[in-house]
Amino acid sequence: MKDNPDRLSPSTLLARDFYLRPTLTVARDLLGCRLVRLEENGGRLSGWISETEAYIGTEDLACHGRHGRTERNEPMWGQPGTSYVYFTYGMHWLLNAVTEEEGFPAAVLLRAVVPFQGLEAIERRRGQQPRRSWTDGPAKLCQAFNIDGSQDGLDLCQPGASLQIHRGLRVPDKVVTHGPRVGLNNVPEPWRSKPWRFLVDEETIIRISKGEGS
DNA sequence: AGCACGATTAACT
DNA sequence: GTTAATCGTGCTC
Repeated sequence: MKDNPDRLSPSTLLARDFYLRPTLTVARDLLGCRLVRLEENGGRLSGWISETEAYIGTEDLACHGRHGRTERNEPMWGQPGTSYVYFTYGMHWLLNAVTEEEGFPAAVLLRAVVPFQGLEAIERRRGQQPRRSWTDGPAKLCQAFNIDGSQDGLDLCQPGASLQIHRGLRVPDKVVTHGPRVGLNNVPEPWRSKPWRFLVDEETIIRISKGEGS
């Protein structure tokens, strides 16, 4: 029996154990999962996750955990399955899912999704740009899904949460590419070149979603 | 208190 | 390919 996307079933909601694994594994496995945003007004947005990056611990000099526990990065030290939403460049919000054991600062940055539900609301926020560019960047998807600091530190595993991630499309290894993380201009090696970015083509996601009849 | 810079984006040459 | 926008954060003095 197929998962019904409109049910938002608790059985498809990713459980805490999903996030309580090595961050690279979680980053890979989040590809094809469905990011769901429930707005205050009752609207629902969702999209297939198509790009992620892993940030792992205090040794990783690209990770916000590198300075130890601070007010901003506090959610990274919390239980796996927590949201970490932070503000950067004076204007952009970025969304992460916290991974691994509580007390270990690690998370997966959600860099892109392929819109699935709530196209009208997404267009309202991103319609001034070409459709291709509505949700193909970490700050773009936050703008499209109306995600900001009010969504920081939430439990993504709680049924009914305003932010959730559900099991979704099956994404085989052969369509996954990986490479260095983006935007780490001032980060020293070896961290700068760690191939901790995971990516699936939008076209491939669309093809898979049609094949699965979702 | 001051400062350099950022897990980015959009516009421009 | 290059660059302005725009301000919170964490570091240095």
